[in-house]
Amino acid sequence: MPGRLGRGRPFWWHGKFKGCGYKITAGRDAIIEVLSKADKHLSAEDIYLKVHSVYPGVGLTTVYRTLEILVNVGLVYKFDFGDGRARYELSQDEEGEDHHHHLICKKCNRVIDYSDFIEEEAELLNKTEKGLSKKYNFEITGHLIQFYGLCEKCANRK
Amino acid sequence: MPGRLGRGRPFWWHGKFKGCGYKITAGRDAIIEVLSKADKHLSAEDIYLKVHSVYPGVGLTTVYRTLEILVNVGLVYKFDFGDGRARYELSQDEEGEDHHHHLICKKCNRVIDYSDFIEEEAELLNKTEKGLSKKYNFEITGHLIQFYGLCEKCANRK
DNA sequence: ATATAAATGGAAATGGTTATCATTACTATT
DNA sequence: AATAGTAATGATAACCATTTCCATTTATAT
Repeated sequence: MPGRLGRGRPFWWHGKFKGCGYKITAGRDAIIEVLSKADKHLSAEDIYLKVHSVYPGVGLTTVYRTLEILVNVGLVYKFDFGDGRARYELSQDEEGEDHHHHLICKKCNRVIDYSDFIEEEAELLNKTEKGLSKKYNFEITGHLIQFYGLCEKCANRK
Repeated sequence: MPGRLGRGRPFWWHGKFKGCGYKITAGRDAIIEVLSKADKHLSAEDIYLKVHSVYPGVGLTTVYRTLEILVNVGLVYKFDFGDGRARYELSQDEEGEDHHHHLICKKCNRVIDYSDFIEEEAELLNKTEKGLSKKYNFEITGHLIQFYGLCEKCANRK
């Protein structure tokens, strides 16, 4: 009952996985495979359906459990776009870039990714994080920035 | 069956409410009263319990419905701190200030409000919003910034 | 090959939020 | 004041993403 899981590629995540005491299984491979290939903003069910179609032995529960681990380990980011289900993205793409910035349409829930203005953002965020860390004795490990509004279609339709 | 609802104060929200075609009711008054008095980060159930203790005629359903309206009208912000329940805050305090910035502890889910570094943030956000609006034809109406990490207690305990 | 603890999946439970619907209350108009 | 018309309400049930449970299977180190 194997599932042709993108053989031959460097399974870069195995190290981190084992390092944290987790086992490598076909299901987990398949889930990370889907995340690294597929479009962005996948929900747990999206991932389940994709994985399941190739490897029917994987259940929804395992998808949730694996995603939780991946988020804890830092390989995956979990987002809430306000439509009642969580979305998951690999934290780094193949080039090691780390762009997860979203414009969210409040009307149709469309999500647009952007990768502009990141440098200035990063600069400000760094400065802010340092200041906040010190003042509140808070060890900052991450942040979230999202913009809300109306996408082109919805703005015109109104 | 009245409920002593902070009489005599300027019910500034009535205007916006009526302007949008909504009616003023005792329950809605009570809900906004709770929001404007109480500590921050209240969940729908928190609000329900507080309102209900003073004015038992108000049900949980009405709390949810009223909050939805308040969010749509812009009087209230809805937040997700990752613990499975939404939190609500009046969008402006009594001085008309509009500070809704949070540090969220990933371990104990404690939320710290901060109001430092807001000026720089606002400046950057304005610049970024303008750029994004133009490039993506996206009408930006709001944004969200949150920092995640470990609060003092949890960082030490580890 | 074997032992051991971790991983799994299916079904059931959970829990915040929403939909339904018959009843009630607000508001403007007589 | 009485009425009509419409929005608001609350109790209950439905919803649905996510978790929990538990008996079985599997990965991994030895």
